[in-house]
Amino acid sequence: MQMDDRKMRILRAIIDDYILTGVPVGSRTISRKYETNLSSATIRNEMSDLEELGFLDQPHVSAGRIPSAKAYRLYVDSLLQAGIIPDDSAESVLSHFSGRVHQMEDVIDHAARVLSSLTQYTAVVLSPKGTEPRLQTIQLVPVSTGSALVVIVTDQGVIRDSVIRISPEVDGDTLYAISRTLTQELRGCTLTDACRSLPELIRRMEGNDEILRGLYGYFTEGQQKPRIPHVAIGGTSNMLSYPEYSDMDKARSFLSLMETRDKLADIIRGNSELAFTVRIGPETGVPEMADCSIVTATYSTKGGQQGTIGVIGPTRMRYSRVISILNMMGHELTDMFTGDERGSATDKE
Amino acid sequence: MQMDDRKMRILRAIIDDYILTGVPVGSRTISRKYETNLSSATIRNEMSDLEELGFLDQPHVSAGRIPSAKAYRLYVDSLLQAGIIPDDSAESVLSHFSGRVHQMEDVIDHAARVLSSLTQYTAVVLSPKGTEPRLQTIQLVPVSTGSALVVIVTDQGVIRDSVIRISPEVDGDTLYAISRTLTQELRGCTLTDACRSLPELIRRMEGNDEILRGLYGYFTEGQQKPRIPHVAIGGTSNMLSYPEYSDMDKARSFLSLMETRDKLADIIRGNSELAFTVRIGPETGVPEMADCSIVTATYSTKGGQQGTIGVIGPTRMRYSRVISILNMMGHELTDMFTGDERGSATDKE
DNA sequence: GTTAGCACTCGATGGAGCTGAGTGCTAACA
DNA sequence: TGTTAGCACTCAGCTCCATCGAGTGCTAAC
Repeated sequence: MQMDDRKMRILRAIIDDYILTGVPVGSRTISRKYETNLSSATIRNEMSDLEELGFLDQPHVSAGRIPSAKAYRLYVDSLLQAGIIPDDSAESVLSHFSGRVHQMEDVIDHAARVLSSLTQYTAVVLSPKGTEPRLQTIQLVPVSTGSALVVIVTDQGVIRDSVIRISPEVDGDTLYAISRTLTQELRGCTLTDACRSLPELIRRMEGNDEILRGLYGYFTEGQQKPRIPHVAIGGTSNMLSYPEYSDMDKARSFLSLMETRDKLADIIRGNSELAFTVRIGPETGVPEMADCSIVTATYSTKGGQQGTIGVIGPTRMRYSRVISILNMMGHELTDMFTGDERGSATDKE
Repeated sequence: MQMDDRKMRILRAIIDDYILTGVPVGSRTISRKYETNLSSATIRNEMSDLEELGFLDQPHVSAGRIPSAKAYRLYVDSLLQAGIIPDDSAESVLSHFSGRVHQMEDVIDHAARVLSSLTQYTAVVLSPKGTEPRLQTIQLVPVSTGSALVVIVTDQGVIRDSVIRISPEVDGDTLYAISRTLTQELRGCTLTDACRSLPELIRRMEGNDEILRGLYGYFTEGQQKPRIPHVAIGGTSNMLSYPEYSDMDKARSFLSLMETRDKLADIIRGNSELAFTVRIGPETGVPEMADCSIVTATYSTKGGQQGTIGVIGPTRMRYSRVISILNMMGHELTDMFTGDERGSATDKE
């Protein structure tokens, strides 16, 4: 036995209905709402076939059918194959970014909030991560006597800053001079390179040993502990609205997973570089998410880095809508970060 | 009728037991576990009195008694009056900060996590907020042709940064010169003052109009939209462990409250300047927290700013433990931020 | 003032019975 | 051969009801 067109139509109807209602779908429902020219008995036969093919599950014998992960997979694949159909209600993504936003982290937080409120699921937005950034400018700014702020500008516009301890007698002008030299010497290097050249530099610039040594420590440390990417989460409470999570223990384990940002980041980022990912139930590989699906998309920045946006919802997610919204949001963010004139994220007019 | 010593003891026993178990406490329980030389009947009489005095509630006639908000208030007041008794298990706060931590935000995030895992409740940590900061250094760092990063150092060590647009032909040295002048002119001013003096400055420093105007826009904007304080939350999922929140709707409204950081910050900060606050149930003034209590403490930084740390739990909270932990954590953070030599938060060795 | 005893209340628990949605199967029909 | 009507069967969910037990309030005796 194999799939034919009618089976496919019926399966689709079952999935659509189940996504909408969340209750097992019976043969009569399909016969009345979707395939009006077929009797429920016929549908029953077809459903029985679909179950045998592994597309449908039956919670218990006298209940309707629910789609299996395999069914969702088929459904989503056919959706993606058909191309992303813009969801009318997703249009409003655009308007959400009309206000001025400045810092990248603000944009990311905002995006997570918008994404969750549009989808009514839980949204996660990860800051971009890409090739190792190259130094562009290094500047030491006096903070108080004895300490200075290190500002590092890279080609990716990523700015890392931290305070280092310096000898109290160094004044602002000296710091500037050092900054100039450093910038000249290290421009274009990666952090790894910089670590390698620093001992050499330190030898050459005698007298300012102390500052440079502090800097050296800063670099090496920053290297082994790469700045954890910013993770913004929105709408965790949305998850509790779905009967799938009316079980407290499940809800709690889900929520505590949401709290461990780094783990979450790994899960969302996954291991693929694809523009779109849909992982359904067990495909997520996370036990806590056995009946969740994760849909992700990417956005990119000027520096060619890839950021990830994702939506986590129950397996009976409104995939087409979520995919469409993620798609728009991804484009929106990309536009924003590749900085066409009306405002790259870290820019301000 | 009024309170006497025995009534007080019994009330205390009831509260202790209720905090421990979460189920209404009956007279026999008290008679057996706490006041073994009194019969349950006697306890019943006393309980009846305590109910009349407004210290106990009865969910229904054939259930035990539960403490009222008034009872908790009395309980907490007597706890505070007796001084903060260090809880042995709270000792471990100290060890949690042994690792090196650098950025203030990291410390705050970390504190929230530690606080929630120690108390098993939900923890909130607010970044310090104090008197208006005074400018100390202003530095413009070139980012790419056409844009520069503004680094502002204030007496409170707070560093705000944002990218402004500049004319493409301005080079690093010019930027440094401008930075020097600005620092000289504006050192010691508040942001408000700076806004007032800027037009004057702009007139004097012709030729660099464009940069300064961008800066002016930056200052005024930063002023009307004060940088929202950093809010770290830990252990939201802990709340679901308590039967008080087994009702999904309640849980959801609580969680979505946790998601709106600014609202939450207002609630936690409250309107008092006290070192310790305990707000019980209705005292919180937040409907979603009708059966929560909020315990807060403060910590301070070198600049004399006050930050707030808080724990949110069910009204039947382990007050003495929470207060003791908050107390230690407050001291710990204060030590850290007032920067005794082994490491103020934004410092690095 | 304290206690023993007793009647009473009422939530929780669990079983019996009913209902209705849904299935699988069979036989008849086009 | 595919479709349909009909029927017996299953089973979750609901209501009804009885029982249980934790706890109370009251009274009378110590």
